[in-house]
Amino acid sequence: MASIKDVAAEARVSVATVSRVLNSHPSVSEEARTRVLAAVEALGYRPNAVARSLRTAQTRTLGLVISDVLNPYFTELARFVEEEARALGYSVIIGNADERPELQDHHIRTLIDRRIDGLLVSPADGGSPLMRDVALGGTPMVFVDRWIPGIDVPVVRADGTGAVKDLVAHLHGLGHRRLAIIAGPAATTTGNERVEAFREAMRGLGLALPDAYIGQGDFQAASGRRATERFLALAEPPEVVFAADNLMALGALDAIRARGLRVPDDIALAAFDDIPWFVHTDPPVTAIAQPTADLARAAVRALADLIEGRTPQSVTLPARLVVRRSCGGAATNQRSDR
Amino acid sequence: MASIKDVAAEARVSVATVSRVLNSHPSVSEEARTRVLAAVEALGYRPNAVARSLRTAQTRTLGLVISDVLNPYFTELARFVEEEARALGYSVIIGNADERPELQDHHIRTLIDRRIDGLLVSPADGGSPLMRDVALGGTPMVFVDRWIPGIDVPVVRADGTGAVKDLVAHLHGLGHRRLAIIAGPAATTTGNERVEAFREAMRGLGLALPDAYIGQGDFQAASGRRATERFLALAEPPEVVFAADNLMALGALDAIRARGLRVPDDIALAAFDDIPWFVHTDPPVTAIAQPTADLARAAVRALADLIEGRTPQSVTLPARLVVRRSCGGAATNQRSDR
DNA sequence: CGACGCCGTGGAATCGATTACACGGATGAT
DNA sequence: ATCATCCGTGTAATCGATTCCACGGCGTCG
Repeated sequence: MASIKDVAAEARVSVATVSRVLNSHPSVSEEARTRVLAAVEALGYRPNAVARSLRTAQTRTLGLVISDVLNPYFTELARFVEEEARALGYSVIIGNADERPELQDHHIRTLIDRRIDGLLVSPADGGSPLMRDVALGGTPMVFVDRWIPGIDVPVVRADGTGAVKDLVAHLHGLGHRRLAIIAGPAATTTGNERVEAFREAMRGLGLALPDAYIGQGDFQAASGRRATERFLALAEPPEVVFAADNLMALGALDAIRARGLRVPDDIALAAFDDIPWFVHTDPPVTAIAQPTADLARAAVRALADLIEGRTPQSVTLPARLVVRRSCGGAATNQRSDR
Repeated sequence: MASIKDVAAEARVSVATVSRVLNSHPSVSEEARTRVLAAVEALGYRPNAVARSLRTAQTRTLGLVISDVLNPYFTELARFVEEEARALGYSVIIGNADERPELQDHHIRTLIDRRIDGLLVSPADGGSPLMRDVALGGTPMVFVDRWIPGIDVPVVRADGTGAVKDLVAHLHGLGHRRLAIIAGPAATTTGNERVEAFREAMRGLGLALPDAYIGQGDFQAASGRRATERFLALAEPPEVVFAADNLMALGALDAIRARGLRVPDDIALAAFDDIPWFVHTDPPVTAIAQPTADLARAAVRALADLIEGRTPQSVTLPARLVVRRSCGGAATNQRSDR
């Protein structure tokens, strides 16, 4: 593959001049510029990003570590992150943690070794020593969706409390009183917050949330299935199951169907995270939608600000309730968002 | 960030010795080795992958260019690709083409600029000049899922003809005679092959496939919706719609529902690509499942073979029919695969 | 006892870019 | 006419690794 030297030779100028042309430095004669451009064209020259990065100590690359690529919420996030990053002149390297802390650390380490300019993380756990070191070590970092208390970096996330309150009110209005939740891992902020918002909303309506109605999940479908089976085996099963993410809702649906029960007649279902498929499930699932595109954009901008020396902003955007048929009653707000 | 020089100074040896220790070169005294290791530990040193790549002319990185991250089939593929690559000591950088040829070229270009060791591509189109140049230019390259005729690189893909034949037989057995297909872009191999297999299977049963029953799609949901609307507006609408990928099936479902029709009573639906959500749609969708994990593994191995100088193998694995309820009748083969 | 070879080590070249600095020539001001 | 300035250009240092080559010391063999 042709290097800058070959171009210089072909154009009969020095490598410095070639570099200047390529970086549109003003001090180059028209004469030299055209000769260099011709040589670039003739040789099909493309600058070596590796060499450039070594010299300039920047890669124009962002790392994005997400908890699970198979989760449509995260792939949507990833898509918008890449879009915004590209608009700002950055590439994105995605690391998929599969909700496994050690895989998350693996990806963070290789991203750091590649000297990415900044890191966007949606932590799968409470934060490893490595993550702490990276944040303290000066690598620009922004948390998106989930964050880790005690690590002082900007956080871009959705606030679901309002939407959860709306959901609980909606359920209460439909006559439901025994509400259960499948929580995410306690180590994640989204795991806790959603339970707390739920509990708080219920308390506001004078409803109790017994421990038996709190299932422990890990944001994966299988855990949603297990938790739901446990609910259904109770002497007094809940009337509603609220899953803290879309995959666990899928698992819940499995478990309910396996029991031969029907949604919403026998039991109602709602989920955090709205995804296109929820419109097409049987029945369509009531969900809390996050403003994914806006979150992605805000996160990338915050990270770019951090990298380029501006002051980044933490951002919190409201999530909103999308009512469909899985909780019973008429769907008043049939928005499909897509 | 500490460099190899800092480690050398700390350990009171030369950088050459540090490098030898790090690459487990035999010619290093035990004495020196322990001192270097101690220094590495003390400084929290991590080798700079950029510098190493420049020198060694390899990045131990694979590029994966997929047509659409929002398509669950491709994210599943991406997940397994990364898994296998990691097992072989490679990282993966994903480029999402969003089914847009110019975006695809953009990603190929930046991946090449980064000097990735090899490229895994599922082309979104018939092949740009750039793709041709890259293949000819000596960058190791393997096509996965889709390929481009005339570019001589290994291809790893699923063969759907058998499964399509099974599907058509299944539909025929259920009494359906007017079968329609929503095709993918003619520029993609998967776009054509699936139509051809379908046509062939129908011919085998003495059925005709009129042009009006061939909808032109682009593998995106919206096109599935449009094609289906056109089918439904025909004087004699089809009894079955077969979508050449899962997103177009989703669009078809939308269109059918918008018309107030029911699946499978009013019209049957089947799709190429099986995804977890098809188990939960209303009704569960009959689909043709590809052996995604095996495809991913085979593709990565072929690419690694190419990179490391072994002879790579093109691989074709059979897809298989998964019958659910969306075509009517009893679902005989209720496998959910997950 | 001398030569040869091996082992551990360090010096220095190298990968492909960017960029500080120097230099010659032209231009403009006084 | 003289000097300062500016412009276009080239030389060379540099980024952080790997690796070839040379060298000194030591063991072995003839």
